[in-house]
Amino acid sequence: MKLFWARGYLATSLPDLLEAMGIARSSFYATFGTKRELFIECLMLFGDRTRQQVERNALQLPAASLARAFFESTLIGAPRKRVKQGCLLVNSVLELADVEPELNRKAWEKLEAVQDVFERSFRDALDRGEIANTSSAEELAQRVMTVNLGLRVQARQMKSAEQMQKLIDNSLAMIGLAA
Amino acid sequence: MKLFWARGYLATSLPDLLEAMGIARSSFYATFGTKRELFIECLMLFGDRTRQQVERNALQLPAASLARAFFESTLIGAPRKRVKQGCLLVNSVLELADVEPELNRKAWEKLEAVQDVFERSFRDALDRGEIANTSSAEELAQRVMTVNLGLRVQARQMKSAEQMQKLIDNSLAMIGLAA
DNA sequence: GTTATTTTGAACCGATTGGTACAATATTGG
DNA sequence: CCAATATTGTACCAATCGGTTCAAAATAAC
Repeated sequence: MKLFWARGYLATSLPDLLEAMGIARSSFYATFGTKRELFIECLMLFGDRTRQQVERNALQLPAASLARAFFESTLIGAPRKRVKQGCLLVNSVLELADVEPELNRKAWEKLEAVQDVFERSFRDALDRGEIANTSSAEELAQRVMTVNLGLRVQARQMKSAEQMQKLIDNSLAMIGLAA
Repeated sequence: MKLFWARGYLATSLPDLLEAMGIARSSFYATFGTKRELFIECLMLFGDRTRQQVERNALQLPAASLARAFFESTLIGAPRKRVKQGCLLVNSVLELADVEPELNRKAWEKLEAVQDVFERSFRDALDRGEIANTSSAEELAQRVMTVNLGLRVQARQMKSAEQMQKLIDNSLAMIGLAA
């Protein structure tokens, strides 16, 4: 998964995977099937982990600070090398949009699942009056997603944590959730 | 360029290019050099065209509506097929970040050149008092870029022009430029 | 210690990759 | 019409691609 994450689906060769996993070619096919099947498993794993992370935060944090927690934990708190890999789902939907429609679809579904968690959290907060905002929960979640995608692209080029922090602060101010 | 744009650098093979261009293999190498060199030319062409488009708009439009003009002309006004290709520069920086550092760098330079046009335009408008905003020109341009990247990713998945229009309206409201 | 069960390494497959060489063929310019 | 220039098709290259096969070796289970 780390290899696909860093290099993309097409640029990751089978020998690359075998060396990283430390297993023989025949073991690979006996255990994981094709490269494509393994990649799908990686997409699922990555997507589920990300969604679960946001869901856990949603239980403990107010909706207004959910985005900040997500951005800072993955873009500041994580090791630099990992931050520069961006998001496997985002990388994949761009790389495979016209080349692998099925993989592209699966990746998008996982991204939308994350967006749905944000939307539900915003809806609850709006219902309870915890958020005073003129926008709907759907619009707020849409903003978070658009900003998230933008930040993940820029993360692949990240030069310093300070630069990334400024980017996050500016983005959160833009979203307009008083937090 | 259209092929690289739609499929990416790695997924576009030489036979693909030859068929699209309608020339023979030997003519290709005699005229364009390697696939890599051609791709660089495409990055340059695409980047320069995009920057020039924004520069032209900057001469005729107030800075506050520059982003809307850019987004709508490229994401609503353009043919659906082209919209779904996203942005060659954005696609490339994600696909090649860890695989082709030099190409990645060139693509980023072109993206930053576009961001600079926005920043200059915002700076002029702020100096003239045309924009009443608490943010700096750098921050405003940064917001436009983050949103731009986010929209280009989503454009590859675009289902309808209406959906895209909502996304743009929501994003522009988020940036906070009264237009 | 002796079966089962994994795992291995290596050979092999056809297909495709980007790139080169070169003689034959068109196309152009004077 | 002829000469110079492009352009062609084809054969070829070594390398790599994802994937299969299978006997040998290593590990695990009893």
